[in-house]
Amino acid sequence: MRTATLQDVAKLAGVSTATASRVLSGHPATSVDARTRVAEAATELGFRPNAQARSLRKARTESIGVVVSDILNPFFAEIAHTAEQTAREAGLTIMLCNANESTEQQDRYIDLLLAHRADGIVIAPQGDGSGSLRDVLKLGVPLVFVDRTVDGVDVPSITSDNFGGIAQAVEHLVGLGHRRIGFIAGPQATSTGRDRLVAFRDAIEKHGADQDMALIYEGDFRVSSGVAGARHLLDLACPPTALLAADSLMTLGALHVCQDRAISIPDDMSIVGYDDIEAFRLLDPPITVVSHDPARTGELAVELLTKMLDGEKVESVVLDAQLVVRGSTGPASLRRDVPAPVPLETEAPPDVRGLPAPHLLAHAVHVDDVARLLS
Amino acid sequence: MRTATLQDVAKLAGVSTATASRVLSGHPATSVDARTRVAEAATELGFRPNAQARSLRKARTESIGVVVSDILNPFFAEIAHTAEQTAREAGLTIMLCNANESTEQQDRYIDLLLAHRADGIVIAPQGDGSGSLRDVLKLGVPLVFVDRTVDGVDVPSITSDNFGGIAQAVEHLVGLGHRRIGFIAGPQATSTGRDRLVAFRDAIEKHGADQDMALIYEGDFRVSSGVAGARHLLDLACPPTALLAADSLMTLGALHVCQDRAISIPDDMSIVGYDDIEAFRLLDPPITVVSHDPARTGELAVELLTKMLDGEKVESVVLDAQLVVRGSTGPASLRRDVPAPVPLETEAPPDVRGLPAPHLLAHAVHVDDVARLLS
DNA sequence: CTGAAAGCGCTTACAG
DNA sequence: CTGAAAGCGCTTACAG
Repeated sequence: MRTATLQDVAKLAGVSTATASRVLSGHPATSVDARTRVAEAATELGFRPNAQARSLRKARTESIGVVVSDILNPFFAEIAHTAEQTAREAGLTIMLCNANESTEQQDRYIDLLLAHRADGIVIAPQGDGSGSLRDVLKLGVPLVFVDRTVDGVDVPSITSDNFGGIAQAVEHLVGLGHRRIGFIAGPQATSTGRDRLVAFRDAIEKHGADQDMALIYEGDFRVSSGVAGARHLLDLACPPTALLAADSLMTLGALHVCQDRAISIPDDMSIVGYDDIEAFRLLDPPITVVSHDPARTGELAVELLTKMLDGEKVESVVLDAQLVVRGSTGPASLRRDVPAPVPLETEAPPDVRGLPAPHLLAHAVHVDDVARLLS
Repeated sequence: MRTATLQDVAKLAGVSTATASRVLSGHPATSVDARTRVAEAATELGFRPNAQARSLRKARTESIGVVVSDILNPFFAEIAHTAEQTAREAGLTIMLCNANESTEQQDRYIDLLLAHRADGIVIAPQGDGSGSLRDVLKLGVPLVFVDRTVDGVDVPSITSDNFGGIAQAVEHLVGLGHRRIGFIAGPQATSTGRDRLVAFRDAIEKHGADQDMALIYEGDFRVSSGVAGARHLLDLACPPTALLAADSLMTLGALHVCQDRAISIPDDMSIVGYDDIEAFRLLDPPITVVSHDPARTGELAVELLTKMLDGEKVESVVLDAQLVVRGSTGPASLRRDVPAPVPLETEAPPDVRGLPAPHLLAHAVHVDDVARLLS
């Protein structure tokens, strides 16, 4: 069955296509008579306006593109989800694209969105802003960055405080006596990958922890690189006592490695993740993470974009990131059956020697409880 | 900057729009001269064909709709991901829509896809096939069901063996001595929700386990209903010794409750989940699940659809589902000394995002340890 | 191989 | 309030 056209409706209603169009699009200048007849005809024919034809004629397509970097990453799935909700409430259609952490695929999707004349684009960008991203700007298509930005490209964005988040994580670990902290960094082709790495190095330096470059591994925000990174770091001649990963998937990868190697968390190794996902709270021990707000991020991004579409001036937003301390971080293990860490020439490591070793600590707690129970 | 049109290109190249169009769309009947001049003009102007105009003129839009029921559900995120990969390889654009487990939103998105004249639709359907789904069929738009089906609607589908999966799970639990098995079912508005429930009841009956209807709770495939379901079941006067949940999110919810109440898995309670997600392998103990293959599901669905678009005959596919036994299932507990259920009104607020109540957890652990220490 | 022309299904000044 | 007509940017028989 061919879908009915405006002409079919007009003919059945006995009016011109102009009138039919006005009725159907809610134009005020229509008679009651026309309205009822056109409405009847439309329902009878099951009329569905052709969106292609409409947007060819009109300036706007009422659709926006949302390009996430990896839909399998719960953080971006949630951004996609709230972005979609927000867009729908604003009467906008979303074309959801998954760049799959590939600049090439990102460019393909941008081309597609431009071909479809999306009114605007929300993107978690990748790369240096050459490729198709440049065309978007040249064409003046409204653009909003989410989570990430591109150096030297001035575009409104919703990001979060990567520096603060990492700084808190490192401070927490150093406070627990960790001197050698392994960092599974994100891809340096992303701003979050870069920012978190810089933040890490800054914090490490500031706190006088071990600046050994071998403690830094560049991953790609996927589980497999978390696995590779953790293996690399654990296999170092002088391995770290704590691991910090720059996103949730790499954190999961690192946890897999610890599980495989029967490394006890936090007794043998402290773990800090980035991005709080459901499962982190359920793990035993639950994972200490740097948490920020993907739901709010996706929502704000679309709100920013709709404002831009309406010609309003907008400001970038930097959301909070904060450390949520759970059970996966503990005092740096003293019973390291590995070579002792190289002492720093500058300052002595914080004195954790006054504290009981973790297994003793755990024991002590039990003894306390036994005492309490028996009393 | 206005984006260049075919006419601009034609004018600059000194040819007709017809010739320009032929060159740009790779039509063979073009001279070398025309080809080079049009190509040059196109790149110089940064020409991007208007997809709306093209598909208005052509029969096909080269785009398909993919409607998943919840993009936050890792199972559907993976279906979306592979569907997108497969479509891209076939030169098709995907419009990804998130029905958010709502029939109303599903219908909105179907309307949208029809308005945009999608060539075909892949959908994880909901409801009874009234609403917009009926229009899709009436219009003859190629349709493929993924994961779910609709009763009485004859549409090619990629599903998995719900009956076999549930049967294996129940058999496993019964084999471990469980007689009272709690089931957190999926929404009965979905075929998977219904099929898994029927399969559960069949298996329970077959194995002579307890058919108490109070052991069945209808959830909605989301975390929060897993929480509610687990609480309901654990609060029964005679609670189950094992819990089976019909999807991964409700399983996570049930796990949250066990964690909050310091219920030891599998000693106090065996848990079987449905859909294998990354985190299930990392939990301690790792979760026994019914596993099927979302990646293959998404891939096959798009392959089926592209065949239909090419006018080929297609057959539905039922993929395997199999039980993966891990540590979360064990012998039915004989020492049913689980603390009496806390009355609902005094229970911790139902905030699954909050931290588990550590004192509860600590208490149970200590009791165990005390027992061990004293023995 | 090429161009003039029709047309895809709408919307919207323009004139009444 | 209404209709005739132009036009959005393409593609494609049709005739040459």
